[in-house]
Amino acid sequence: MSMTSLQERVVALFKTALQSVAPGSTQAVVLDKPRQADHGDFASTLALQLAKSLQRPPRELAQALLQALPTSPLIEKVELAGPGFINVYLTAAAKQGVVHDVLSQPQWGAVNLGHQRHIQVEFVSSNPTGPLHVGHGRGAAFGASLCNILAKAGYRVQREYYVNDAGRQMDILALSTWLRYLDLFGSKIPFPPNGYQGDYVAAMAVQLRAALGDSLKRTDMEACAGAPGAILDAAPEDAGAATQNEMHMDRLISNAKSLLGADYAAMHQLVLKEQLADCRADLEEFGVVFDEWFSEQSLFDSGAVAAVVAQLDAGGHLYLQDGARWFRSSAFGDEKDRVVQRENGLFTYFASDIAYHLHKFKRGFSAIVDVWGADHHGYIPRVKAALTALGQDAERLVVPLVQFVSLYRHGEKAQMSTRKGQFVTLRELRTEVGRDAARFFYVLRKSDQHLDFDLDLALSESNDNPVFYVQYAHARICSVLGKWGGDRAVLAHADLSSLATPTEFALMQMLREYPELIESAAREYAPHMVAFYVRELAATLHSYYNAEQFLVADEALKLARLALIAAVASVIKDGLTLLGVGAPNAMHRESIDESV
RNA sequence: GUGCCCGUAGCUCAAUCGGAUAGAGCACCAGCCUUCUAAGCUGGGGGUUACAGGUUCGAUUCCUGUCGGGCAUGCCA
Repeated sequence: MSMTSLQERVVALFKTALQSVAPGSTQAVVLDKPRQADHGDFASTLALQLAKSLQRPPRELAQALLQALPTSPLIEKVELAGPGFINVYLTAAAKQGVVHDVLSQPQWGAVNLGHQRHIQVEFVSSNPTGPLHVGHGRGAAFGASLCNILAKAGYRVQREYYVNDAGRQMDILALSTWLRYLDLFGSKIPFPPNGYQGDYVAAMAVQLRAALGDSLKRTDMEACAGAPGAILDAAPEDAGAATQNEMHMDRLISNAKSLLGADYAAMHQLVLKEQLADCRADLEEFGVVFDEWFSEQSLFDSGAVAAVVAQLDAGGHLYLQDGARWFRSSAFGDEKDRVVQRENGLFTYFASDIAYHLHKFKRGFSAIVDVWGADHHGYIPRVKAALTALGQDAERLVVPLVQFVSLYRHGEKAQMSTRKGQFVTLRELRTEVGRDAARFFYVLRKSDQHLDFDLDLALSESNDNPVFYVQYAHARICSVLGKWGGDRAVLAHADLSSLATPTEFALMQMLREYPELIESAAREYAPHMVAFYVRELAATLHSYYNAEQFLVADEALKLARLALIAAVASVIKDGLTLLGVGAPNAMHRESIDESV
């Protein structure tokens, strides 16, 4: 059996016809999949596309192409339709062959879009300052599914998490933990409103005390020395209060650093390690694993950040203004210039991000994919500007954006704030609705669309979760094959000529299109296409299940039908696996009810 | 103000490179279990694809404008 797809073989026939009608033509030959069954299995718009350049009526061209098309055992008939469409009808045998293909090729659907090139996908990359929430979950589900799809499309994929362990946010977390620690010894310091207020901070304070005893204890007066004091009940729009609170926080942090010395670093390390371990475990339980956890701090430690700034400076891309060092990003398409080194001498997050991306590019990937939250979209031009200034091909960087998740509870939108600890965590979501439902739900809409996550629906173990529908289709097939009890290896050689109902042809067509679906989903970074595909395949299977009996007396018909549904089960399982969703062999309503 | 994204059935969303009569789910209405799992199936009503122009054989798709929504617009990360 040739690995060349049915579609490619038909395209070859059209190319022959094209050279006969228009010798030397470079017109690309592409076949469409008609939406309507009575428009055939494939449709060509070749004549419509050629009409203008050849100065001939499209229908006349279509007639010529039709007559020049070589005869083939694949083709039942060819028709001219409408303004110049050419509709191709395949023979039953050509359509039935896909069942053998699926059953004999465990990797059915794999394509060679990537040519085994290396590609890196960075995703999640949440600040390790607290538990992942349901918004991060979407990035995790999207990124992990995308990686699986890219791998099936012939790429070698490296999954990376960028750890922002170097910034002020980590200091705020460490300081927040210290304040909770001091609380344990009777401190009366009011907790600042811009600190991290989640319960996990207090839990880390207890750990801190267990690890280091009272060695970090200081008086309230020492801890707050020189701080302006926090404004606890400031309105959100009060800019003056916000500024004072930030100044207060900065003073508390610098106090802690000078009071604790080396112990501050130890505390910083402890909270970082704790948060990373929690994050990693959370993601692993979600079926999301990374090959590399890349430390931002390591870029400072190795001197890479200073080096990349020096390189930009040497290239004449930097200038000094108001005491800060600016990158002339507006010269490379950004809307304004950006600071890389602050007035106080510290490098900005942007500076380390430039170093990070340069490091990525030097690692030799054919493409770099950054999965970002859509709120970061304005950040893309400056990163690409920096890469261009450094002599890199910024086109190698692709940034799919994932829109935020809006939570709805009791019909009302729930506000989320990591700082205030008012959020639903990914872990809570997984616990309530299960990994499968959460993974599937997340990729059931395009990533650049807002996702309204109805907690009441998701938390209610409702049957509305479409994942059950797909899993049920798989389980039904397993049930039938189990009842049959025969050797499945026999099915790969079954005579398929008795498969002839419209539903059977619909199923075979969907199986045939699976490789094209993988290629499209990979090219467009669109895991939702896989989710929609498996749902539709399941729907067709359910329809088939209700319309026909599989375990019939006619042995040839029985084996043909079993071969078909076995192939369907294989593809459903493959698609669900790409999305990180399980494909159980059995589902029982009773067991669900008992688990509630 | 400026930039990016979005606007499709009552609701939530699809729609291949610009293709033929814009599709699913939920909700609503009417049916299907003596049969391999009814977490299922069959049928039905539902649309000026926000609006107005333009490009062409053909526009939900591309371009311009208007209206509406989201995000961004830090020497935060």
